[in-house]
Amino acid sequence: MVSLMPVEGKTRREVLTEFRRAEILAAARKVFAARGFRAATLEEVAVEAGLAKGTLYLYFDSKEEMFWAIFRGRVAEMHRRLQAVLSEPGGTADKIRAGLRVRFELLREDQDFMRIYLTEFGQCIYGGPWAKEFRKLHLAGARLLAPVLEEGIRRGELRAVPPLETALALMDLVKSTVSLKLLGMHENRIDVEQFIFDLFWRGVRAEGAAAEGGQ
Amino acid sequence: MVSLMPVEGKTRREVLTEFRRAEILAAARKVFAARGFRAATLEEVAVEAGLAKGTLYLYFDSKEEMFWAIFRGRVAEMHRRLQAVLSEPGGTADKIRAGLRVRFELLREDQDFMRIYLTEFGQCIYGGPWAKEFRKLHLAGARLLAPVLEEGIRRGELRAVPPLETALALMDLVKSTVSLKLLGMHENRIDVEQFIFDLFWRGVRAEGAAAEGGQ
DNA sequence: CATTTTAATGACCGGATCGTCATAAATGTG
DNA sequence: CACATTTATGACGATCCGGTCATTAAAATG
Repeated sequence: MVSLMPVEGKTRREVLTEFRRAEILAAARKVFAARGFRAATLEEVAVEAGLAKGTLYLYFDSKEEMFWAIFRGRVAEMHRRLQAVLSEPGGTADKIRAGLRVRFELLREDQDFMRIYLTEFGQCIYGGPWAKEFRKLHLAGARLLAPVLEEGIRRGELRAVPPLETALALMDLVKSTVSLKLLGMHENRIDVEQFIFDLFWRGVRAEGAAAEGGQ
Repeated sequence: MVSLMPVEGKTRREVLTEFRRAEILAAARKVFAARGFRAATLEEVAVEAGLAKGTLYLYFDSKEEMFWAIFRGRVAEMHRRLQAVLSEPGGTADKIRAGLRVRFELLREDQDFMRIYLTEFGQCIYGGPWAKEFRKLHLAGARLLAPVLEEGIRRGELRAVPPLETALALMDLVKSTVSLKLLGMHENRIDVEQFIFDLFWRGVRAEGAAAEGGQ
C-alpha cells in the first residue's frame, strides 16, 4: 500500500504535492503582482498554472491562504538577508548602505514581490484580517535596523535620532522610491540607491562627521 | 414656468442640486475613507447620506466620478495651499518647513482625505483608469517644490541635489510618516514634523551650512 | 384643487467571482 | 485486465454590487 518511495523522510507523494504547491504559488505570485490581491482571480491563477480552478483547492483552502503563503515567505527571506548583511562587521554607514543594497537587489530580482508589498501595504490600514500581520512584519523590518542605529549613536557616528522612527523613515524612503521606480518616474537619470543613501546619511550622521559614506 | 428665484446667477434648483451633491460627497468621503474605493459600496454611501441608492445616480454618473470629485478637489486645495506658502518670501529652509506644515495640517484637519490619498495611490500602479491622473497629480505636487529647491541650490543654501527627485523623496517621506501616524505607530513620543524636517534638511543643506533651520 | 413637472425610491438585472461537488481522468494495485 | 485510490475538472450555487428603470412621492403651477 505504501510502496511509494520515501525520500528524505517524505513519501514520493508528499514531494509531488509540495512541488505542485510551489508551482501554484509561482503562478499566483505572477497574477497577484499584475492585478493586486482583490482584482486577481483564481481563474487566472489556474490558467497561469495550467490547471483548473477546482484543482487549486486541493492544495490551498482559500485565496487568502495563497496570498499569505507568498507574502510571508518573501518577507521572511528579505529579513534573513537584511539580518545577514547587518550583522557583518563594519561602520554604521556601511551597514546602512548594505541594507539599502539588499532592498534594491530584491527589487531587481523580484519586482512582483515588491509590487505586492507596496500596494497591499497601503490596504492594511483598512484593518482587514491582515492589518495586524502586515504591521507586525513591517515593524519587524525596522527592528532589524534600529539596533544598528543605536550602535551608531553610541559610537558617535550618528547624532541622537530616535532609532525605531528613523529606521521606519529609511524603510519608507526606500519603499516609496521603489514605487516611483515601478511607476517609471526615475528612469536612469540618477543613481537612486546612491541618492537615497546620501540623503539619509547626511540626515543622520553626527554633526562633525564628513561625508564618509560618500565613497 | 421659470419662477424659481435666481440667486447670484443660479436658480434655486441649481443651488439645491449643488447642496445635494455636496451632501452626497461628504457621505462618500466618509465611506471611501473607511473602506477604500473598491470595498466601499454605494449602498453604504446612500445610507450614510440618508438617501436611496438610485438617488445617487441623479447627481453622479458613476462611483468613479464620485471618487474623483472628492479626490481632485482635495488635492487641488492642497496644492493651492502649498503654492501659497512657498511663494512667500523667506529662506529655503523656511519654505521647506512651511511646506511640511501644510501637509501635516491637512492631515490633522482631514484624516479621511489623507487616508484616501495614501491607500489609493498604491493602487495606481495597476494602471486602471486613474493611473495617469494620479501620477500627474502626484508629480504636480513635486513640481511646486522643485523650483524652491533649485533656487536654494542657486543661492548656495543647498548642495546640488536633483530637484524633482528630491521633492518626490520629501513628499514620500511625509506621506509614509503620515501613514505610520494613521497606523498609530508614532503616538506622541516624538515631534514627527520636526523629526522629518531635521532629517531632510540635514540631507540636502550645503556642506558648510549649520543647522540653521533647527530653531 | 387638479395637473404637470421634478425628485426619490428600491426591486431588479447583469456580470463577476469565490468556493463546492458530482463526475471523470489518471495512476497505482493485485 | 479489473478494480481501487488519488488527482483533476469545470459546471454550478451562492453572494455581492454597480447601475437601471418603472413606479411612487413631492413640489411647483395655474
